[in-house]
Amino acid sequence: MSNKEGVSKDTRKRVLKEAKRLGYRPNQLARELVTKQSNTIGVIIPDILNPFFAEIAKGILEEASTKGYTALLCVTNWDLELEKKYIKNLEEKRVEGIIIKPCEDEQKLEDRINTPYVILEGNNVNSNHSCVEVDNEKGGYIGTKHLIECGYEKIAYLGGKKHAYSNEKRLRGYKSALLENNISIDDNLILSGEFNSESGYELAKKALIDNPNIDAMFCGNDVMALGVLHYANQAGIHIPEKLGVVGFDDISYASLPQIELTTVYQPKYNLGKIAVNTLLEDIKEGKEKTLKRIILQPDLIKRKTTRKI
Amino acid sequence: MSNKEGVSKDTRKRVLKEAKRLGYRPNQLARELVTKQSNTIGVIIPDILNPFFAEIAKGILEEASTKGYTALLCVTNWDLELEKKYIKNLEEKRVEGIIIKPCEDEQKLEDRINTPYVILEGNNVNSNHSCVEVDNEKGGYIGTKHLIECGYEKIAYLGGKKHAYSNEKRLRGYKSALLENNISIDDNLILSGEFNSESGYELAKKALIDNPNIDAMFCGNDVMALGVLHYANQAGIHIPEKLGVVGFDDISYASLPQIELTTVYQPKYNLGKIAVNTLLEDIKEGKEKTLKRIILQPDLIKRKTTRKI
DNA sequence: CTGAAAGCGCTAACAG
DNA sequence: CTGTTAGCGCTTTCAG
Repeated sequence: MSNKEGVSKDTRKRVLKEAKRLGYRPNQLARELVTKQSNTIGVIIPDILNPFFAEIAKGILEEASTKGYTALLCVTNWDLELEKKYIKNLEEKRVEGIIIKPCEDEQKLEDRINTPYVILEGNNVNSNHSCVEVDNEKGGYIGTKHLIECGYEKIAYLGGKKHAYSNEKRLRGYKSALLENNISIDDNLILSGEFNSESGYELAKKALIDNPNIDAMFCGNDVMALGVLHYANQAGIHIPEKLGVVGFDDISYASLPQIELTTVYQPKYNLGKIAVNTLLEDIKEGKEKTLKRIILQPDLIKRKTTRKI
Repeated sequence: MSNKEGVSKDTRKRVLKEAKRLGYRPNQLARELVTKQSNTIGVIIPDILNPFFAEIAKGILEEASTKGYTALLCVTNWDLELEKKYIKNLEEKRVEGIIIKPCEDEQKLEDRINTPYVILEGNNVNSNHSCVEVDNEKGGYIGTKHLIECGYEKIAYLGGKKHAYSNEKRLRGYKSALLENNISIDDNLILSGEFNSESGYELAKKALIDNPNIDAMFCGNDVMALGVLHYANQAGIHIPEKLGVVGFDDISYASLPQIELTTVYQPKYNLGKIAVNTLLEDIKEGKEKTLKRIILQPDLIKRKTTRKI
């Protein structure tokens, strides 16, 4: 049935015909049990409604399927307990590997995962997994630099959780762009919240009340930027003249004609695709795998929430 | 290990302790093979980037997990061949059932699926599966009726493929609202395209060129409505004064402050959740299952793309 | 080239 | 209550 050699044509034809007549379906479960290859990978992401993760998931699902793998998709809603439960389930299902964007970057994963895994946006210093991400620091840098070039002078940074991996990197890029242009860093202009739009709204409000002379905001991600836009709209602050806004991710919302958000593009679909291929390589290499650290390049997309230069 | 009764406390403790020490993980594959219960369901949807499907998927994934099931998510990109491949894969993985939004509603599924399945938005007349959907006809009706009440007089219908199940239903609702208000149906005002935003853009353009006196558009779904809004924006047509627009689905984009699309709400998350429970019931009932046809109610969400009454 | 036999890791059924 | 045994549907191995 598995189409191997060493079988006469005649027998093959006979068997295949009979199989079809009976509506025979090979039982993968049994096959997996004996070969110890499940041809399945697990995927754990925090939020499928965020178009950023949805597009990564699409890349993962499609690439896995192309490579003959099935993917088990788990959504944690940023709940650490759920994440643990899913990891356990996946391991019991004998997935060959896991692609994960952890709920909390600080949490050590190696103690909890006994399967090869690759992390989306995360550090692999001193640890035993590969990771793939965009160059977040560079992204923070080019976004902020653009704001400076547009002539904005008081640029705030509205980010996610202070110690979240991607947030730290983006913030570092923001700072280096400022310093490079001889703008001193003002800690009052650096705010932390959550990577969601409510937080963007609140942070924008707070920032502008505390520092009315802010004239631009670099946002930790697009969803936050949407919240900022919402607030500006409500408060009657004209964009991009009075306030410049740049986001991060380039989610599909960003290019809507009513939004036209200037943002830092991430190759999301590719990130997913590459994560799969990296994981598959790690699996193939087995114990002696070489850890990979794959960094893709971000790109600035100029739209209408920043002034024309 | 499976925590059954008839074991002395002492032995249980001893075994559990040793299992932990060894880092033992039960092999679900083996368990599934012998019990013939995979505790897995398959999910097939056309597009994970459309927030409509993403939210349904979220409902499905979460409910399945709550019920102790794992879900295998497959995305077809509206490709019938891929759909077939996924169905085959899922059956070989011995999923206990499948939830599917078919690529093409006209295609008979019963010849191709040998597992219990429930259809999202589809007919089950003369067939052997349950289905769950929103009352599409009513949705078409309330959306169109709202347009009439707002004082629009020449209302076009921009829909998806002519014979797509949900499109036909929504169109029927559109017609009945018109007739009820003594507005005759003008076939020139009924256009068909695809359920995507490019198609919305093109259809709006065409409609307005052919019939410049159109003053409102009922759109087959929100994504199309976004395309219509885009065109209106570009053509300098003022919304809602000169053109009223209503969509269908209430995807997350619709409520963005820059969009504020009036639309027909669908309980997407619940649709997914209920699909899982319906499927699980069908599975439990086995051969003598009673076919279910679950119809949820849509709801009109008035925002800013239609005139205030 | 074909057929028979062993065994993957588990559960179910039964005997001790 | 505990230990043993058969067998889920497949692949692999080995003898015919």
